[in-house]
Amino acid sequence: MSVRVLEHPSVEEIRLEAVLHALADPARLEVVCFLARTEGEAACSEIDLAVSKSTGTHHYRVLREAGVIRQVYRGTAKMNSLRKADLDALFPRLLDSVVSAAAKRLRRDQGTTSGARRSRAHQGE
Amino acid sequence: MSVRVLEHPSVEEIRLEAVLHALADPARLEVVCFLARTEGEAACSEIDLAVSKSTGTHHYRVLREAGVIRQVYRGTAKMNSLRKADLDALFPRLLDSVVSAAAKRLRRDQGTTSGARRSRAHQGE
DNA sequence: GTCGTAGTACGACATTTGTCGTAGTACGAT
DNA sequence: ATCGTACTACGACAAATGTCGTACTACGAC
Repeated sequence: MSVRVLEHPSVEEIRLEAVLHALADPARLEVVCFLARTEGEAACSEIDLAVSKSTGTHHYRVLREAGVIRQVYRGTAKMNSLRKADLDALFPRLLDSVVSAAAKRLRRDQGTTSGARRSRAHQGE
Repeated sequence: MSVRVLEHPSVEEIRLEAVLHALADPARLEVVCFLARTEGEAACSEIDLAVSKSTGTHHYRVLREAGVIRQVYRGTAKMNSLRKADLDALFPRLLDSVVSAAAKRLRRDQGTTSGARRSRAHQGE
């Protein structure tokens, strides 16, 4: 059986710069905010990014390799969850401050961003 | 009179992604940590980065344009300071968490990376 | 004025990054 | 086995990024 195991960095391998870089992209930040909101697992297909699927895969990989999210296969789906405990242990309050700042900003300039179509529930909080 | 005024983003113009991106570089993170430690102004030449002067200028500009630092000319020197109040107002606890995480990390692997040395000509050719 | 120091501007370059489409694999359902 | 869904791998590409050296400007000191 193809176990389909995904490589994740251990806690010691998580690097601050990589985490910051992973968070410094709009699409990835959206994923992180979504996961922070749901506080559980979400399939890639649940999070409606304004990019193609290949690009989405790329962003999920960046997040996983930076240690920001954990990914497991479940059936045909790939479930994502925040590595909140790990990140909090390494960088206390970092994730919270980024997520709440992003949420605040999203609330403020909803509609200002032209172009990309986003749908999905940014308001359910 | 050479006015030599430097452009800074206003508080409203500071974007979270830009700040995160600015912080996601080792040289720039070092600058930020230095400024956080000194809690005042520091000339570019006071912070010994392991890059050339032109590259240093580039990094300082990235930090300034992201809204992370403020730069003013004073004589021949260019003084840098953290925009801590502005950043704290926009992204509460973000700067603190990043700086303390970086400080912790620096403390941990001090010695593996022998200090900032420059003066390296290009190798090989 | 000249000189040295601090930093800049510019062009060049290699690398990384974000983006996509196409072709493919893994799985569940039929 | 066949089909559809979910996601991946790969190659391609443009744009951004980090790096440098050289030539330059701004300022203070002499």
